[in-house]
Amino acid sequence: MTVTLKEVAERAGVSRSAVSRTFTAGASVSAKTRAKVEKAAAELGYAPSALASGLSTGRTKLIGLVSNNFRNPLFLEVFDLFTRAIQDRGLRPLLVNLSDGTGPEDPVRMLRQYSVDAVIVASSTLPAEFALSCQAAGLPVVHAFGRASAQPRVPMVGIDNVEAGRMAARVLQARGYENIGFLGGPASATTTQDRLEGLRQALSGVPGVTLSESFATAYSFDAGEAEMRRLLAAGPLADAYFCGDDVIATGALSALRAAGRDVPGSVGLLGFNDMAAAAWGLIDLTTIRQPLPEIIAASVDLAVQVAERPEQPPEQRILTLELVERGSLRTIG
Amino acid sequence: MTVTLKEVAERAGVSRSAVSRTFTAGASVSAKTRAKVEKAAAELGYAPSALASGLSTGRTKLIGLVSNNFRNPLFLEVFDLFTRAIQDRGLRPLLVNLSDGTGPEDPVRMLRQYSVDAVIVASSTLPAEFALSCQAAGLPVVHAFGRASAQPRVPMVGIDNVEAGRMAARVLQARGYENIGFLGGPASATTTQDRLEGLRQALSGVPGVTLSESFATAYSFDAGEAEMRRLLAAGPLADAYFCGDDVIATGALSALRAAGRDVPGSVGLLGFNDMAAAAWGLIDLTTIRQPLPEIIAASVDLAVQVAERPEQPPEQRILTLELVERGSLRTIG
DNA sequence: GCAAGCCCTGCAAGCGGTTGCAATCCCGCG
DNA sequence: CGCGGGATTGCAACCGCTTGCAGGGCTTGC
Repeated sequence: MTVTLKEVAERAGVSRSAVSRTFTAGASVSAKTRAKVEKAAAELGYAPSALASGLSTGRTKLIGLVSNNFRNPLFLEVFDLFTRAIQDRGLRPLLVNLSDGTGPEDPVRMLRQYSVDAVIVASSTLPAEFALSCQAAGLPVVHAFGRASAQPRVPMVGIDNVEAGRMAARVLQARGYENIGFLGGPASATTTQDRLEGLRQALSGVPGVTLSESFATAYSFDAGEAEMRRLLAAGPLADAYFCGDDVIATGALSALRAAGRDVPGSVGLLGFNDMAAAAWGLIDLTTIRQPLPEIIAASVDLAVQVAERPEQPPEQRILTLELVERGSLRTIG
Repeated sequence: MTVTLKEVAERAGVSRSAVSRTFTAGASVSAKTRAKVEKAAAELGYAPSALASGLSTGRTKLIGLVSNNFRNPLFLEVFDLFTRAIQDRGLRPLLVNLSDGTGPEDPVRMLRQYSVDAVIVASSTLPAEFALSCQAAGLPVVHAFGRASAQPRVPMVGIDNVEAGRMAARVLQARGYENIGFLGGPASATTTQDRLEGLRQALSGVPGVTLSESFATAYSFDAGEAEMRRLLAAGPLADAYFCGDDVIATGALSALRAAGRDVPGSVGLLGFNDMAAAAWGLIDLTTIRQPLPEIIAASVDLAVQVAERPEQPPEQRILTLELVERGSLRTIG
């Protein structure tokens, strides 16, 4: 069923090297030989084995794409963009689902076994530790949606979450909100910590402005809804909440509507990420957008770069955020 | 950086075959040799190269996972389940994003190049043609979410969409709806055709019941919203709509609410799929559930089966649907 | 104590490509 | 027409692992 180099060589009346060379870019083959080979290859339906070539060249064109965010709607967009970006460069994504939260050993071993050219860790909730394990195992790695750092140990592409917090503060202040609430994701997540930090920086000492803090137990609709329900039961709400994530914001919105509170009439909601559903009329969330296409393009760029020159010091690319105006914040102070 | 069989063999003081054998299940190795090899392997951090072993055995443990549904929220769940199911059997998913709708040649060639053990086509909108191309290229294939057929040419796991239409009819009739609307996906999709067919079968000739038909241009929120807007503008609505998909239903819901029409007070909505967001309080969609975990488990099962015995006649597994009661249909006729 | 048989083990030939090296080819030039 | 040199080409070794085959060691039965 499978046709090999040898058969093509025989049919074309040349050596196996000649065939190999016509299929490797930049190798020296005469036009005549190339033509003969291409003809024979086409007739036989030959396609070089990626396994064999990977074995001898050491490059497989396989990119390990690792994530544990298989619940957050944003990540469908992320996977779409990643798989396309990877494919568009002639590479293929080997997907690793880390949801069950076992240690890094198994996945890393398997990525080594398949000799992936690089691995991209796409997750904001996975600890830096995983990427470091890859690195320790000699796998070129880039962390997409990772934590910004002054001294990055792993190549990283993402946003500055502290700045995100500051930005949220500016947005809410500009709308004249004074009692501002933070409805973050899990307090253990660095994204949560950083965004809160930014919010505090920008708000502390501002006269007349208060900041209250609460945390959903996960980046999920249910967790957002539950936390907002708790806040509703606990007492007076803030005027507006900066939510850890659009999906948390959506849960909060659901709880608010169920309690008969109007958004943005009674309380404002500011999301984060700009997932596709945030634009749905039912939800219509004003939110801070992460530049997904840019983050992903940069991650793949960096991954091939790092695959080619692993010894380079880890580069970090921080992309900028953008406010997406919709209907969950009042427009004027 | 990479440690090979040879090095382990030398360190353990045995032949390369011995090492290979201790790593292949069911090979004949004495306990003593095995112990020596395992010790040496552990000390060296050895992991057998999947490439090399794939090259000699002809099996790579790679499963091509092909889809073009990177927009429908349901598919995030699908990918989650597939990747886990595949991983849990010691296989790895090589993801192929077919969104840009080019022909099957390129993807099929690349799947052959990587010698995937089998390919799973996960899509209800991809024509049967793609799976057939795989088959023609000698790749064991199973179509998940495909079209049921009396004479399947490709192994298939999914549901009976005609039965789905009948089921929708039963549900809506039981609620006493008389003017029933079909708000399908694109008329060109076989899923749309089949469900409509079932609806017609069950409703035709029933006294006092009418059926109106309309089609969204895609399985998407925007298309559902646009189509419902059109219906609102066009004249009197049906009493209840069976929607092509939850995301279409959500779009329709959005249009209805925007027009001040209450659901289910003024019009009923019946979705399809039971995507995660259908349970969100804001949406709260009564819907017909596809048994995702079962479909996916069966697909992976079938894929390994087909990889082992490619010559078997194509098997088809049709799973059963289930109504999920929520709040978008009135409860009593 | 001896032969039959079973269990292990190592050898060596692959699996399908790649690539350094040396031989060969072909061109232009004098 | 002969020569120098760059462009092609083929050879053969290798990438890392698997496996049929044959030989050696040991157990078992008589």
